[in-house]
Amino acid sequence: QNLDQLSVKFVARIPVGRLRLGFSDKTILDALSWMQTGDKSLKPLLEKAYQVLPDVGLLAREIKENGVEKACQGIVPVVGIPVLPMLSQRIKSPSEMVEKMGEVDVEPKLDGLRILIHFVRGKFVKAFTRNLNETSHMFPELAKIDKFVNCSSAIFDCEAVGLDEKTKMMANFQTTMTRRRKHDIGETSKKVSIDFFIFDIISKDGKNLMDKNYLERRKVLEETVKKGGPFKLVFHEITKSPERINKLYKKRISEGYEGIMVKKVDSGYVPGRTGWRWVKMKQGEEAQGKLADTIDVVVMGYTQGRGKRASFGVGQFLVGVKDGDKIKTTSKIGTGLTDEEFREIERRLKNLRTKDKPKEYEVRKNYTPDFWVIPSLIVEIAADEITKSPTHTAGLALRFPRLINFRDDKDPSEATTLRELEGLFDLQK
DNA sequence: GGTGTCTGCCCC
DNA sequence: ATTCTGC
DNA sequence: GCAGAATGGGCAGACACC
Repeated sequence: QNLDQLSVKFVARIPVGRLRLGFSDKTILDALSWMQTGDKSLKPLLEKAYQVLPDVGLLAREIKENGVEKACQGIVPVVGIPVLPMLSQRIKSPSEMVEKMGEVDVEPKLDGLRILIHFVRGKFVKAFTRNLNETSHMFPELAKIDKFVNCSSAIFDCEAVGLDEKTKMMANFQTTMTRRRKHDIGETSKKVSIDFFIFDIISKDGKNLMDKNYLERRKVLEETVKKGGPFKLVFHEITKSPERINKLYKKRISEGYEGIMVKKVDSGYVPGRTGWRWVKMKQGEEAQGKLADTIDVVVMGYTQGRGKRASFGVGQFLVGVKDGDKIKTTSKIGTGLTDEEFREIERRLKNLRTKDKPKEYEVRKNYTPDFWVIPSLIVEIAADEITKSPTHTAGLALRFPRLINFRDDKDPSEATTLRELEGLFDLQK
């Protein structure tokens, strides 16, 4: 009662978990530059330091004590302190890859957890995720790394993938995720053991390798990791032929991999997603995002949206497939629409609103939308994969779903059926 | 002690 | 993760 | 081209409820 309107807005966001400060670590980097020079001129230097010491508090202390130049130049990766991982972008075609990167190294893309391993012989071995969270406890397998590497210390970059106990095949992502836990690790690790597929090394025996090119790092890697344990090198092939890239891509897809990673041979380890150094190619890319198994689903309801989407009146919408007389949910769609398409779908859906859930809808409680709509609008949806779902009433869900198009030419009776979706699911294996 | 629901500087 | 948009 | 901000499924955990 004692707060003014603006204060109420921000105080109310705390209990509902929606408070944002409105600035990120990047803004702090700007501020540190301003502190010294009154402009942003030192930002590139600060960003480079931040990549290997991504803690603005520690960074600020270093700078206060030693000045930006001295502090930043002395910063190299330290085993035990997480480094921001190098990330990949997408490129539409292999020819564009070669155009932008020249000679490249092609690796399979594995569907697991990105892990950076920090190892100091006799002292510790730690694991950090992409977001710099320490997850060492998840991987008791790491304890024996000292037997499988030739070094006194190192930082490795790898993908951790589960191994199915019975089939000895690589587990799917959902199974690998069961290892992301803090209780009963011992028990779970017997059911799902982990292999670490290593593809990079950024520090060895106290030497910083981030500025070495990829092939040099790869060479060091081959001299460092011994065969036989759960630590395996990701296989690779060097090429500058777009045709070869395409062929490898198709081969890896047929072998069950998620796709390929294509890496510029002549490139250091540059954290973040900037530049054309690492590129990914996943299923559907070769068809240029076209009809790589899209489905036509019924829009069942929608939510009001937050932030920018609140102005459109739609944040996300619930979609389902036909199963006899019933309509069962298979996904929510929250991306793939332009601003104009959001306005368009709001105009349509508001006319279809109905107070109560239509009788033919089967929806788990947690998917209850802000507004129900009667079955009328059909939309075309793409996804990377169909998965078994514990929560969607169709029993199947979509991984990375996005809108492709409105299907005004179709009515609900022509929507994809559950049977058809199950057919597509079986086809994946 | 079970079940259901919600959350995560979560993982993808 | 995917996608779109303002810069 | 980049950074930021919308949003997805689904796992283990935490907690509320019965």
